[in-house]
Amino acid sequence: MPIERRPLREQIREELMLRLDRGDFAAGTDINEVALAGELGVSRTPLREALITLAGEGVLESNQGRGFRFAPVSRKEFRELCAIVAALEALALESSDPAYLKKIAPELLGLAQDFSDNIAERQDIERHDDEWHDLLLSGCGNERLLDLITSVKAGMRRYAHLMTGESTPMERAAEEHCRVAERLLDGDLEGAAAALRDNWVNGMERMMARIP
Amino acid sequence: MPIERRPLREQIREELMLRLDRGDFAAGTDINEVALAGELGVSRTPLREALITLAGEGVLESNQGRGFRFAPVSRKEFRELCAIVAALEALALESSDPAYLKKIAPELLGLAQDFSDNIAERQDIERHDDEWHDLLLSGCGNERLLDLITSVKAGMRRYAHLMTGESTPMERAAEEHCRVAERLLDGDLEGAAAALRDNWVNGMERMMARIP
DNA sequence: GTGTAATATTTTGTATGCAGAATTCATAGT
DNA sequence: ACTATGAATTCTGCATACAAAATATTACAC
Repeated sequence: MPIERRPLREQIREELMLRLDRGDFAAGTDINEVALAGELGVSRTPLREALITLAGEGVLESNQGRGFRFAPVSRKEFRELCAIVAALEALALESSDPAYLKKIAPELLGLAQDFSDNIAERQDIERHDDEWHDLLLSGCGNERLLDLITSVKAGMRRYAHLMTGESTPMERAAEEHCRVAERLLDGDLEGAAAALRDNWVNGMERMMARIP
Repeated sequence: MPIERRPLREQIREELMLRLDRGDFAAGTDINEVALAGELGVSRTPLREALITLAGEGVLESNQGRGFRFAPVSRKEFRELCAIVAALEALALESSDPAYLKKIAPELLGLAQDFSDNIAERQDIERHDDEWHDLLLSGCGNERLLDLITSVKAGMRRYAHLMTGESTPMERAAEEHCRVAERLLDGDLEGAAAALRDNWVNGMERMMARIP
């Protein structure tokens, strides 16, 4: 059995993202390195390494002498991030193998449909949505692009917990997912990419109201 | 006078990128932390922090227990990076203020023209090219996008020194820059973005021959 | 009571120290 | 000669230590 042998900084980063998803940290919160390191049971060194990584992804900010803090949220930044991910996911889709996309299209359609049926917890919805997008991009051979998308999405997770448990806007999202899948079934890559971009733009507008 | 007061890790990162541009490090070279730290006159701690940042940008790779090394180059990765930057710069252009673009279009055209006239050193050419693209995107309000472009371009610098001092392909690049500027003069944003994408795709193909 | 200067405390940024993994080198066996 | 094995060495990953910057607290003048 291959025992887990991974740098602490990565495990720490993962744990911090988990806590961020749980809503443990409010945006703008300063991070106390000694306190957090003690809480996690590690030293400051790998913790700081994780913090630097997260700062590179835009999850944290760092100011000289003042350490790290969770970057504050803003409508402007959210709009910016959505535009970026929309473009990147569209690119990933367009540079995927059309045959493969046609093959997974039914599955994508199915997922999108029982997406609108089941009204679940917020976190379940998010997970479902993430998995759908992951499957959609699973045929893209551009590894750097996929990494980049993951990284940018990490920066967006700060906005996830602002989406409180209303399910109505999700039905719209499910419709949009269906539209993407349908275009793929038709072999219309361009159209699918456009629908995907729309999905992000609309998703953005759905969220905008909830951001201060 | 405001004396420079900036984290060491940033200064180190900058210095390393400078050395990378000078071609001091071959792709695939392992980094010896104590040696490099001694050479730079700093301790391993801020050096490692800089290395982690660079790894996040794709300039370096890190393997558990084996430290950092300059990521090897490949046609595949270069193609991937070009596709990404093309999409991102096009997005930046499309989300710029059209009026502003029209205003700077003459300057862009001028720069592109005396670009083809002066046959200079490789590094001068690169700097000129970089400045042209910077000016082109200077009207984009999406700060996250600009940061991201900078970051991805950092990963591409590993390929820069492969471009030895032949000037012929640069004339093609200058032509393409002119075309972008001309479209902007006409107020044709879509066309300019398309021409910009072409510039990246063509630039990629010009480079492909020189990569092992 | 409020504002300010001096001091104490906290917290970050950097340096150093240490344990263990990875690599190298040497030696023995075939 | 070549491979295998094990010791010696090198180097990373993490922990701890220290110095300087930032923040909080106190004392005091007005």
